[in-house]
Amino acid sequence: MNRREEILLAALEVFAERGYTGASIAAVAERVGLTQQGVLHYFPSKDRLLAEVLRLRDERNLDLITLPGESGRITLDTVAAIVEYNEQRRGIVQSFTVLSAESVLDGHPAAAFFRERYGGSRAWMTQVIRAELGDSLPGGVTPEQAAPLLFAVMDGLQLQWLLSPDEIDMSGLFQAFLALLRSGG
Amino acid sequence: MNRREEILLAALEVFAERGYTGASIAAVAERVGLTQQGVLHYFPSKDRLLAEVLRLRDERNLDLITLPGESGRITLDTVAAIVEYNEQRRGIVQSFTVLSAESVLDGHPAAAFFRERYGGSRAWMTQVIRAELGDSLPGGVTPEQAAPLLFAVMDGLQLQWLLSPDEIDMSGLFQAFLALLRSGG
DNA sequence: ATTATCTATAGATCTATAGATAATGC
DNA sequence: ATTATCTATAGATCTATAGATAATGC
Repeated sequence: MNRREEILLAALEVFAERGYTGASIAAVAERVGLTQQGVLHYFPSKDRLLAEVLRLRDERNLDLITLPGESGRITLDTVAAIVEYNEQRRGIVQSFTVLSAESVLDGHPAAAFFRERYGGSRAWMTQVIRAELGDSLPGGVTPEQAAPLLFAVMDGLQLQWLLSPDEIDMSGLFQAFLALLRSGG
Repeated sequence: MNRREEILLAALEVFAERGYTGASIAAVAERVGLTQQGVLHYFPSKDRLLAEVLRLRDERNLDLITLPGESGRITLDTVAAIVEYNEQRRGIVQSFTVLSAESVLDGHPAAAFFRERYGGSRAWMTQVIRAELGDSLPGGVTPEQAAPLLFAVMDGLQLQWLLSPDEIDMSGLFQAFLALLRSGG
């Protein structure tokens, strides 16, 4: 119905399949039955198209985090549920894996987005971990350390899972990591 | 001296800066003072150039793992030392982060390479962990689970570190993860 | 009037092949 | 003879701009 949104969904698909650098505006256009110039009417450049795709996707993910708990309270189990859900949406996972890695390249248009996203995520995850497990985790690890580790595990597992879905039980392995965090007294 | 090797080093640099998809043979050629066709004399296609870059790089990394211990025995501290060393070679880390993520794309020429590399790495890392920490880790985690988690942590930390080197103490965080693994009785 | 699309097109690239020429090794 | 490079070039793309035309909203 909404052309803009239709284009954003198609763009996410194409980015998932070819990455940002490898994707062409024409491929996105074809998927929604427009010409390349038709797409550029809604998004003035490829950079802007990417920026809006990421913004929309983040919004939707935020819904994911907020909805299931109802209470609005995020716990480690909420995060585990998201990892489990992610096993059902390979395309989304693939697009984020590829786009986030691409964003480390010099002058990439999504660099700021991912830098800020990780910074913010580490901050609230630190809170979640402290609220749930206290100030001191096994091995003398702090919540400030556990937060980036948790996202590292999520991202790293996604990569291995995308390459070998039959070998990698992403959700089970994430639970194993949580078990490590919780293993103290 | 060796033209082939000179080209491989330049190619790794260019891949680190632009990714595989974004890199051009001409950019590699320019860096070694050849024309694009000069490079294609040594490597018949871009795919093959990538394949050989990865092969060479893996060889060098293997030296890294074998040398420092002298005994040939790899331990978790050997791995921690590699993470620390990686903080000194951003370009290499960046190229692997980008290329491995790109490899999950449909029909990417490096897919088999990374799939096999991770499979093999998980196998020997499982052995290393079992030899050092026994069959049962904190939280009931097994060595078979800890191995993919360890590589996930390495890869995920690299991504966050590449985006925010000042915020992320990659080596310290990897040590924190090892502390979690070792925190049992 | 404004919005949605299209055709036409400029201006860059890119990969890869063909074939010439120069240098080196036997 | 073989190896190292180069020029020339085919054949695809790609992004983005300019400007036309059709449809919709006031």
